[in-house]
Amino acid sequence: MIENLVIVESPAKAKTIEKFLGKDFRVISSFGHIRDLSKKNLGIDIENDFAPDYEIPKEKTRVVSELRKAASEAKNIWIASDEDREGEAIAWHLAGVLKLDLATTRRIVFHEITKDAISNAIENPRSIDMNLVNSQQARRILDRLVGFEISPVLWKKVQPSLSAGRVQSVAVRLLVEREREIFSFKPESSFRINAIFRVDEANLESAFLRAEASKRFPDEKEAQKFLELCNISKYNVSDITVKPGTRSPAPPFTTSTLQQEAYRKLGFSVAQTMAVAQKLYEAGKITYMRTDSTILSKLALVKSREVIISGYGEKYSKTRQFKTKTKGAQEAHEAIRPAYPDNLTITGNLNEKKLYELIWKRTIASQMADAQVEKTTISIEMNNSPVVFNATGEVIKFDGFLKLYTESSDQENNDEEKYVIHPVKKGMPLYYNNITAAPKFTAPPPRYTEASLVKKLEELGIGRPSTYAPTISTIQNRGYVSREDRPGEKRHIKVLTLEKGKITAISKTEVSGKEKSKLFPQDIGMIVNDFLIENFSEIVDYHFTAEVEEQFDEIAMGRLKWTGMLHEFYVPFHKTIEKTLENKDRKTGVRTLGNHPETGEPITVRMGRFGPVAQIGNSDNGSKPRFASLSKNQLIETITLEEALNLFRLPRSLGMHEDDEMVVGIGKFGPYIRYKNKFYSLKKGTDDPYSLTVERAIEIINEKNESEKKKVIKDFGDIKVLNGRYGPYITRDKLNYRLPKGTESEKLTKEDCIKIIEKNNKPK
DNA sequence: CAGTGAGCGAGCTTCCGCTTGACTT
Repeated sequence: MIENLVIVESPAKAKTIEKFLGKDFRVISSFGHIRDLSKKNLGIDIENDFAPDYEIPKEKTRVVSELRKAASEAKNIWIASDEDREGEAIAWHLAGVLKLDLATTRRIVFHEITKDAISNAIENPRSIDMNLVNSQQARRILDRLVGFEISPVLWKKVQPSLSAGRVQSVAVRLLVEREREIFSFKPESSFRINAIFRVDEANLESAFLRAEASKRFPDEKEAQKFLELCNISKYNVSDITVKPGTRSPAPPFTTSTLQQEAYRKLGFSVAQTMAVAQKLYEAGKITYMRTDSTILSKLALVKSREVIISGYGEKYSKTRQFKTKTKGAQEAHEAIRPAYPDNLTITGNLNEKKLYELIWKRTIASQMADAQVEKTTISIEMNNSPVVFNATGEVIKFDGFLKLYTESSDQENNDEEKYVIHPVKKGMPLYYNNITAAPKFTAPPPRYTEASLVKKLEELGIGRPSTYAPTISTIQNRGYVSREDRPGEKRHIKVLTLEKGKITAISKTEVSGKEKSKLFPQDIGMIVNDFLIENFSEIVDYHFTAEVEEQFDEIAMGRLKWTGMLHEFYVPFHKTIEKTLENKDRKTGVRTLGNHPETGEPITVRMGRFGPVAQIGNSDNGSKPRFASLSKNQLIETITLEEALNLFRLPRSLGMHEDDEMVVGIGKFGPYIRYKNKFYSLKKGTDDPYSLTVERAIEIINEKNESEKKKVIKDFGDIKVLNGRYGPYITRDKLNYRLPKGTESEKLTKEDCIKIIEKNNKPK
């Protein structure tokens, strides 16, 4: 018999708490929810006032039987799930499944894992809050209704296996709308004038100042005219302003801000960040990593202060508590921080170390003093033009938290070069070293990264810390969006430079639109998005979640009946489902691009059975239409007639080579040459299937055959020694075996190989 | 590893939020 049994959600938390509570307490975990709506069917009896049909999922049966066993052996049971809507529901399900008396079940909560917080919780138990539980049931059931009623409509009207949901569909919408903004964006250019001035007329090496003209010029001619004026102008310092300012540190990490910073500073994907953080949490190195709170425990504040004072001195310390600003934050946990702020580094793999260091710096910096800065602006006037040159610079008077950490920004063109402002005085004459005029193009809004999408979703109050990473995975797995790099396009520009009284023009190329690890909507994502906006505009509205959240709050406060709320939502919603099923045609995103220049047949693009397809003609008058798949990076929405026609040029014959035909085409894995029933991939970036020559094709074929010959070191029939990416290895029955270190692969006999295979086969 | 587009029909897919392993390469 155990005196006291405490049930928490996370096993790592259970371990820590058990230490604090002593031998009269046993702490076990439920591993999150233990019961959910039935997986088959809807799991909701709509006729019967939305009665939910809960079941214990298969993967939870073991945990539940362990919980049952522990509960039957305990005298007192304390349910310590998190203090939020989901945690309250977990408590209620636990009470139900473990057959606990609701009236006497002791529900306790704590926000930080310290001895004081836990004993305080034990001294102040309460009962389960049914209003809060009901708001969770409303949330759960609404999500099931939305997901399980709209998805089948998509299967019928768009494509099988698609999905829609309150969170994922809005995430896709954000990406699609941003992509369309980018399509329709027309870059405009104007000439920007940048000058480097010196203080001494004769000495070309004297102190200099970088400044930009207050005016931009629409074209090269105007810019040229201005530079001519610059050449004969006299310059002097007309004004100097010095503005003091402060910069404050960012709050400690939440899940969302950790994902953003780990992406920007470490290049981690959202899922990778969470996996590494999970490891750190399980090892007791950081606090819980799924949180929306920026609050630090008192203990963390005190410890951080000690670390700062001993490391940097008293004046670098400024203890702060940051209020969580996020909409709908439930604050069941602390911010993400080092479990022990005095540990500057940890043991672990490289990524764990990097992420820990990031969390440590962010936490400590948040408790450091503001930085004191001084922003200086120097105006330089011309004697023959109203245009003014401005030089700006920032001097850090006291670094404060900047000593340790600065937050990165999503802005890519961070061309704010920090130039030291040399001491100049009002009225002082200046002389130009050089003045350049270069066209500057306006840029479209940036594409989302995984992390910036999470940021946007959080701002809209959509999704929770535990679902950001899975949502990002879902929309990629469904094929709605894809994470990709794009090389960008070269742009030729002309730069004018005025130097020593002469204006020279140089041509330059710059790359625009280069993308790294960005989210690109795909055709199916755009078609589904448009279908949802046409038919379920309320659900994919950016405010939908915020509006239902308000009602969930009303339910939690006991001011609204949860089944009533669901009824209000469901009746019109279900009517829309039925109307859509009945009246709407299948949506393929079809576009007519025009007519074939020779035959006059119509050319269309649409989503076909196997993906986006272009079609020449139709089957009306007994003629057979021709089909070609769109290639990667082409979208139904933006493909041109010319590009579509091009698709039909492949596969094409390159003619004969040693009595066999060479055919070029684009397959599942990119452009290829088919020759003697073998496939040879074209080199990415260098070879183009439309313009590939016979000579180059033969070269590719020979190259591959050569390297394949080198691949086989020994051939014993069923056993082969091959040369792979990681060096020589043995293969048999499609299984590969590593060679022991120091083996000379050329000298292996068949018997040696069998020995190695048998050794390798031993179970680990 | 390497395109498919005739048409029909059975059986499958799907949500969001809590939590981690148990799998294979």
